[in-house]
Amino acid sequence: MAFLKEEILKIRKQVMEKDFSRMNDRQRQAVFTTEGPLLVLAGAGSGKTTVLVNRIANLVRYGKAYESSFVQDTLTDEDVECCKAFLLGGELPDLVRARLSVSACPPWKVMAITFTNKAAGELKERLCSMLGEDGNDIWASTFHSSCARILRRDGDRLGYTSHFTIYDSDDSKRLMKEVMRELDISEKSLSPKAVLGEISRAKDELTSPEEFESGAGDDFRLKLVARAYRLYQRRLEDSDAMDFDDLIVNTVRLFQKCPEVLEYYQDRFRYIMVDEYQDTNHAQYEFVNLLARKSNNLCVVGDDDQSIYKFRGATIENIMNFEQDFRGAAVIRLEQNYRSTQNILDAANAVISNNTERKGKNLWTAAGAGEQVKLHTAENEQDEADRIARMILEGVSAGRKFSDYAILYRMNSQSVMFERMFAKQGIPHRIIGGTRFFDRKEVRDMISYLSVVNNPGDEIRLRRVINTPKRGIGDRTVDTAAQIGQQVGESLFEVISHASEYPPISRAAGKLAQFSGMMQEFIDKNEAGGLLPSELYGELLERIGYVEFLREDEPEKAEDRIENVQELSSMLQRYEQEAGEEASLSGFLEEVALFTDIDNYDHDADSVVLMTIHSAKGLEFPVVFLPGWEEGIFPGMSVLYNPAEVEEERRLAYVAITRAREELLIYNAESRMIFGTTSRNKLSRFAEEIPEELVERSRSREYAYRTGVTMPTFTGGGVAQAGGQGQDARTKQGGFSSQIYKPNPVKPAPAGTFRAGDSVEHKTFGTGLVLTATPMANDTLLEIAFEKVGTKKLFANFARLNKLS
DNA sequence: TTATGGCGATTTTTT
DNA sequence: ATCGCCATAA
Repeated sequence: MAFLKEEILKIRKQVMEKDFSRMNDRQRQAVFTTEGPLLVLAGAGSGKTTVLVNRIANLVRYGKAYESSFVQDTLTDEDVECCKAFLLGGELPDLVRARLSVSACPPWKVMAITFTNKAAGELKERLCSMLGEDGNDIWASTFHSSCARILRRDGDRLGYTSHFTIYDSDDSKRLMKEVMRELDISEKSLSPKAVLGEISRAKDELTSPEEFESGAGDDFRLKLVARAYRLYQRRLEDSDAMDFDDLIVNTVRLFQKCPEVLEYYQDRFRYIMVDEYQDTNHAQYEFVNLLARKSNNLCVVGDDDQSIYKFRGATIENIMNFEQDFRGAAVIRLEQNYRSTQNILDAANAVISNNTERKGKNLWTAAGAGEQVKLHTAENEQDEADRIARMILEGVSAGRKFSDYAILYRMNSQSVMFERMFAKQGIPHRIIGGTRFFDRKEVRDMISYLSVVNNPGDEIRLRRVINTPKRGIGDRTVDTAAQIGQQVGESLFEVISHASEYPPISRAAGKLAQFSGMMQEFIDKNEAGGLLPSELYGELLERIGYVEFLREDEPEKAEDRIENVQELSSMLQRYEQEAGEEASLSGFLEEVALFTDIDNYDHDADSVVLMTIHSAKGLEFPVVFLPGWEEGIFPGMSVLYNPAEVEEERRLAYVAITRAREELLIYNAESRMIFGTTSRNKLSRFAEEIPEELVERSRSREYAYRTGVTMPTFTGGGVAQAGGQGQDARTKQGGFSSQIYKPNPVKPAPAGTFRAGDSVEHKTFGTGLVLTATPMANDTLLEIAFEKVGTKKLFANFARLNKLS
C-alpha cells in the first residue's frame, strides 16, 4: 500500500471537513462528536437545525470515522487519489465516500425528536435533500408521535388496543367535568381546568394516581384532586383513550414494565438526538434517558435562555443538569449568530443578562451593527395598530414584501386590533394560533363522529355527537345510559344500542336505536373496508344532515363553518393520497390528533404574519414588530403577584427580540383597553433594560410643553389601573393638568345621567341608591345598591333606569 | 328537551 | 369586549 495509515487518516479528515465546510468550527465539532453524550448549547439563530441535519448526515455517511483511527481494508490507493482530487475541487464518487466510513449508521437507526410537527417536517425535508432516499428512513418526529407509534405497536401490553384514541384538551376537559360531577366535587371550589393542570403536572413527573394520593397527605384539596385523577384515569382506560401526557407516560411505563420491549428500541436506535431540550419535562427526560441508556449516544440541543414553557411543565433543570446526568458529556456552545444585526443582538444580550438562572452565553455576529432598535409610544392600541400598518405600507412601497413583516404579541387577544386595521387598510395578513382549526366546534363535531366510528368505546366523543344535530336525546337519558353501562360493564354505545332492554331509558329507545343503528352501519362499513375514509366522511355528513344543521343553527356563521367541514374533507383526501394503500380512518385520526395550526404556516404566501411570541419560537423575520410592551401585559399581570415568573417572561422577551433579522420595532401605548376596561401602563421593564444608545425613541403625541398646544383631555377619562403615573420623568414636569392621571376625575355628570346619592328604579332589580358614578368611554358606570338584589354595577346607557328623586 | 339570557373568566400552549 | 357555559324558564 502506497499510503501510510496516518496519511489516509489525515486525508479522510480533510475530506470530511470539506464535506461539512459550510459550517463554523464549533458547529463542525458538534457534527463530528458522534459518540457519547453531547450537549449543544445553541443560541438563537446559531444554525441549530443545520447542525442537527449535518450531524445526522455525518452519522449516516461516515459514522464515527472522524475520531476513529480505524482504516477500512477496502480503501484502495485509487480511492485515496480520488480523495486528493476531491480536496482540490473535483468530485468524489459515492462509492469512495462510502469506503471512507467507519461503522456508518443505517438511517433507520437514527432518531431525532422535536417538539413540533413543523420542526420534524423541516428536519425531514432537509435530511432528504441532503441524503436522498435515506432521509426517509430516519425517525424524525415529535415526542408525542414517536410515543404514539411505539404504543400502537406495543401498547397492548398495557391493556390498550392498537387503535386507541388520543384525547385532546377539549376531550380531557369534558371527561374531567364528568368525573367531577360523579365525585360530587363542586366546580366552584375546584375548577376542572385547575385539576387537569395539576394532573398534567403529576404526569409530567411520572406520578401515578396512587402515588399522588399518598403524597396528598391530609391536604383536603389534594385528596380531592387525587380522587379525580384516579377516576379520570380509569375512565380513559375504559374508553381505550389516552390524553397527550399519557402518550409519554405510558411509553415510559411500557419501557419499565417490559424490559424486552425497551431493549428492542434501545437496539433499534443507536443514535438519538433531541431538539429544544430546554423544553422537555421529566417524563420526556425519562423516555430519552431509557432509550439512550444502552448506546449512550445522546445528543441534546437547546438554549436555556429560550425556555418559555415552564408553565406547561418543562423543567429547565434537564438542560442545566445534563452534564451531571450524563457523565462525560461534551458541551459545545454555539454563539455565532447568523440571523440578526449586532444592535439587535446587543439588545437581546442586555435584556437576558438580567436573568440569574442561566448558563451564560453571548451572541455575536459578523454582520454589521445595523439600524437602531425603534421604540415608539402610541396613544392607545388603535394608534399602535395604525402606526404599524403605516410602517408596513411604507416599507412595501419602498420595496419590501408583506411577508418580511411579523407582529409578535404576548396574548392572542392582542391580534383583534391588528386584524381590523389590516382588513381596513387592505394589508394581506395571516393570524396563526388563537382558535385553531381543530378547535372549531364544527370540526370537532365531525372528528368526533369519525372517532366514534373508529372506536365506539369512546364515551366522551359519543356524548359529544349523540345529540348534535338535535335528535331529542337529552343529557338525562345519556347520563342514565352511562350509569347503566357502568353497572353492567358495557360501553355506552352498547347500552344505547339495546336501549329497549333497559327500562330506565326505554322511553327514548326509539331515538337511541335510530342513532345507534346509523352509527353501527358506518362502523360496519368502515370495518368492511372498500370505502375510502373520505367517502365514508361524505356519506356521514350527508346522513346526519350536518350542513343543514349549521345553516339553521347560526346562519351568520354557517358559511365559514361549512367551509371548515369541507376543508376537513379535503384533508382526508390529501391524507389518502399521501398514505396510498395504507390509508385508513384510524390512520387519519392519528395524524389529526397530533396536528396543530402552526404546522400550516407556510413561508411562501406574501402576507404579514401575526402570532404570539410563543408560536414564533424558531422562526425569523426581516422586520419584527413587538406591540404591547407594557407592565401588566408584557410582563403580564401574574408577574406582579409572582415575581419568580419574571425570568420566564424575560426569556420570552429574549425570544421575541431575537426573531428579528434587520429591524426591530417595539411599541407601547399610553392607554389601552384590556378586558373591557381602559388602563394606563408603564413602559415594560424589558424595554427599559435595553441600553439607551441602542434605542431610538419616538411617540405619537408630543408633549404640551413642547408643542405649545393644550393637551386634549380624555373624553371618558376612566382610569382603571394604578401605576399609570407618568411614562417617564418628563411627563410631570411638562405641566400636565393633574386631572388626566387622577383615578376618578371629579367631573359633574352630564345632564340626564346619574350621580352618587340618586335614587333610581330598574326594570327588574327594583329601586336602589346610586353609590358611585364613574364616567367611562361614552358611558357612566354606576354602582347601585338595590333594596332587593344587593349591589350591582351597571352602565347608565344600557340599564334603562328611572330617576326617582 | 330545548331555548335563552346572564354570569364569569380572561397569558402563553409546540402535543 | 367577548365568548362559552350554565342555570333557569318555556
